[in-house]
Amino acid sequence: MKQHEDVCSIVEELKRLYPDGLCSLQYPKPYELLFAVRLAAQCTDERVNMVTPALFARFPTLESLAEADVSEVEQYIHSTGFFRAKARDIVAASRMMLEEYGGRVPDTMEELLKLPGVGRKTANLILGDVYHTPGVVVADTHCIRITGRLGLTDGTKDPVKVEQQLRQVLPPEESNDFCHRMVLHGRAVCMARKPDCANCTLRPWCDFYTKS
DNA sequence: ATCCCGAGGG
DNA sequence: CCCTCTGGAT
Repeated sequence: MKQHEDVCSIVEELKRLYPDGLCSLQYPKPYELLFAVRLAAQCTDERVNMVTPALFARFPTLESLAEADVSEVEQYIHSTGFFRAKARDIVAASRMMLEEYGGRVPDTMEELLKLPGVGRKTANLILGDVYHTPGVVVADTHCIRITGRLGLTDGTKDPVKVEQQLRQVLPPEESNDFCHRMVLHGRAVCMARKPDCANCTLRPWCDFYTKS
């Protein structure tokens, strides 16, 4: 599929392109990051960052979110889309974290997935960014698309398969940052509709460019 | 019409 | 595997 040397070149070039600013969703409290990621479903991070300041000012603690009126939460997050499900999940997950996890965000995939509205993508992001778990792969839409184009995966869109395939080629201590760089690269250069290959320095190692 | 750092349910 | 949930941007 892909030579180890090529993978290293891709990893190093991405580090050069995106040395820092690894996550555009940055929140002081783990549960705030969790809910920001939930809100980011089918919505840009930019828009999420527009609604969260007011939301977390109105509901400044996990307890206040657990007791919140769902319809009031809906108003704060309306513009992020899917607002009914998201609001319901935020309140329900707050209650579960208080009642079953001592008011903390869980640190295992199994427990994270029990929280309403938390799927693999959100769980992996928490495991990587909050708990710094080695070998975490966040297979979101950008990661799946770009690694598929590069040829780091076989082109599958199944997130679990992408996770597995990337874990086999990426150094465990690099995988989380690599995924964040996929997001940055996906927004700036390797867009879904019209990838800007002319301005992409990953060209030498990219199947999508080389074979088209 | 298609996409945005998805998740849940059938 | 499929579908639905939803608003906003391009």
